[in-house]
Amino acid sequence: MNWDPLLGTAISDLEVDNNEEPGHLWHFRYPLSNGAKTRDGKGYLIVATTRPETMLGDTAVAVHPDDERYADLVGQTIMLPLTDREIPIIADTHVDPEFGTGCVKITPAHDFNDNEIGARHKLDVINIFTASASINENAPKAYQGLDRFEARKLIVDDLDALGLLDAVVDHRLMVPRGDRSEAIIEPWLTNQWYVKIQPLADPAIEAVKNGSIEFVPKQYENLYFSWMRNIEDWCISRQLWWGHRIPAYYDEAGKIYVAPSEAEARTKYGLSEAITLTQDPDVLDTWFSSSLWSFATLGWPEETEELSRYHPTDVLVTGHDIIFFWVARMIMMTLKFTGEIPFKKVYITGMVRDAEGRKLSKTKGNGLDPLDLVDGISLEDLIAKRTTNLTQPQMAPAIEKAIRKEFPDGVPSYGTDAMRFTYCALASTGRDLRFDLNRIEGYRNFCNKLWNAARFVLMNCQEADLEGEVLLSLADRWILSRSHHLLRTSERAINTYRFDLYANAVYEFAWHEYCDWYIELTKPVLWDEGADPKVIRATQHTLLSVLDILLRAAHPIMPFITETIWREVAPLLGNNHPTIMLQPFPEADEVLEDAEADAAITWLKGVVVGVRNIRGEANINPRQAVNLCFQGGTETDRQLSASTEMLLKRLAKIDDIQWLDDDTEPPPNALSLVGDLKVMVPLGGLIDAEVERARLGKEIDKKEQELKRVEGKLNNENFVAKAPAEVVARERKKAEEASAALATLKAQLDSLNDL
RNA sequence: GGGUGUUUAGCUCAGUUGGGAGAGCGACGGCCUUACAAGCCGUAGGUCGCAGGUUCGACCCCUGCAACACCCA
Repeated sequence: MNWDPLLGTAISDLEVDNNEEPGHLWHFRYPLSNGAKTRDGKGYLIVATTRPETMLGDTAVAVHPDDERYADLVGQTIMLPLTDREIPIIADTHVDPEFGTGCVKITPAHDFNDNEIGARHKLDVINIFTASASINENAPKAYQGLDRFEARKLIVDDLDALGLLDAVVDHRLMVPRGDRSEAIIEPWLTNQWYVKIQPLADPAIEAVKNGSIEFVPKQYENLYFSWMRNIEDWCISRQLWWGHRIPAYYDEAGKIYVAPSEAEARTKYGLSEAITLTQDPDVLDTWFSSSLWSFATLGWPEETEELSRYHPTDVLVTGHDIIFFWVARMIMMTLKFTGEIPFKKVYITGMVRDAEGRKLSKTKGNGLDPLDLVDGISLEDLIAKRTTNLTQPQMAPAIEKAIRKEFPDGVPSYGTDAMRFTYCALASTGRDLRFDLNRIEGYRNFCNKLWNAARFVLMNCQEADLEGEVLLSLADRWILSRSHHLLRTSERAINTYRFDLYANAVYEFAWHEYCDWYIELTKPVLWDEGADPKVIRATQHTLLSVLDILLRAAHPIMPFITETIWREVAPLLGNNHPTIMLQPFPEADEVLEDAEADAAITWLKGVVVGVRNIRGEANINPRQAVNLCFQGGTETDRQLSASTEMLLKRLAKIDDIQWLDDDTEPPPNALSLVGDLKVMVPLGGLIDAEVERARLGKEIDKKEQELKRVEGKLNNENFVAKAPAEVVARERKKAEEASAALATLKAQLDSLNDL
């Protein structure tokens, strides 16, 4: 098994990290016995090894059975240098004749492959290491007591002195290291407890295959299957002082009795008190104990109420690196002992990495403590934190330098809500979450935005009398409709474990619909002393109730701010419950879709953005009011302009709106199109005709490109013939609109040129 | 060597049955407009890794290649 000589314990395959490291390949001459010669007349074979010290435990040299170079030497023997051992030359198909000389030294006690070969050929197994990987008494006296690396050096020197060192070449090799100690792991022969895994693995594979357990994202099921199908027996004993002690007892003759306690062992096996029993001093792998977690925590093996009620549970949330260690083993053990699956879904999160995409590690000193993001940390404290208890203390100066560069001012305090929201927003389906302070800063700002929006709402609704008749405005109906959309989107995102999309939906709605538009749309109503009380009341009620929905929808990912605000908002809506935590998550059915209101506000936004665009490009001071002319358009445009006139005037800072008949010549103006409707700002000294020509030119370019693309499609006979009718109709409409717009824009440019 | 994943704007990333390329941050220009300058308004920026194929039509489906990452040997 795998032995960690530093920690002095056995470990499982999973706890060994294999990584390529630079090393050497030593070529040794092993002299043939009895004067035998190779085909090319040499009295020795050359074997290559990356671990010279293990030669003390060699019990054979192997060649490939089809390798003609050595065919006549198989069955002969070699005098193993530095020892007085004569070892056989054997043939085994495992040997790669292409690698090195095609001769391999076989050390059954200290290499997994060699051990299998040794078993096939019934070779001696000579253990040359102590538990701390020093040379033991099975080796020649000269080497006994030496550490494995000291022994390596001495053995190479001694062989060199004997003229048996043929060559040393640089070589990259896979080095197994313990995942806790980082010590090089030794394959070592000891008695350990194993779990026979195949009978457990088969039903566990089936449970995922038949969909009883699902992984999210789905592709992790492949990882699970590939490991489970090649699974090996599990070494579960550990020579550590922590953990559950192995429930095995030995009598003086070494006979084994397994039971939960010594007393039960005596009962179970009918042993008298006269027989002395000694419990195995080893403990169970912590992952073995963890694999019992799902049911053991609920009182198993008792038939508790908790067990029947909460088992199996719904979702396990964990990282992909834990699938083998814990998830797979929990599934196996739970099926074995309860006959039930432990959970229905396994949600695999991405792994958090630093801004450069590196894995967080103590060694690298790039760990991100969530509390430091919440509370903030000074540069000096951060350096101190990241450079203490390093496994490689010599890295400290480099780590400090990197920290000073990445966080010159330390980490500011972002608060819990910003941190939670950020991790949620980063939780897409990718395997890595690259953590970037810029993201959390943005979400901190979002928290602040929500806070300020709430201040506005409370400021305008605290004194409100919400009892009485209400008359919902278009804006009210629109934001209610948009909250319906928010809730639909959130519901879908949460059901599919797309927490990033959920966070995004909340952010988008709160900032770009509720704050940017709805709050602005309420101002003309709230601040108009002559407004209908029914309309004011409706506005106040909508402000509050949509905020209430938003707070409940956002609460799981920004708990503190939503709680604080909600406690002020809810009483105004007649809800005197003490906490948002016990409020229902909002259902989409709480608010209705409203296509008419959606269309009206979309139209309004189009006009406002058009005017703002003109103002922005012409650098008109935001406080400078402008006049507006409408021309063309449809009856709907006229109705909408009438019903939204007050809103329009405020949002775009407009003094006066005038409708021109189609045959009226408009004054020189800057033009924006909303469908067929011409939205015109008279130049009137505010706008430079040159600037306006440039702006129009850009618009014309855009439209021409669009028209070209759409017409290209429509001119393709195959497209018209084969694409669905509705797609073709849509493209036709687009082409018509684009060419109409283009004509208007070009005429406009001409009229400006005539000035 | 086998397997999986990634490659979209300067950066970090969305893109839900194939039909108008998006967000945040950053950049640029203008604003201290009675919730918010941690803010508001506007603008610019992409041959969707490369090469083929399927299709009327490909960021999306198929094949090959490249780079990077991870898992296993």
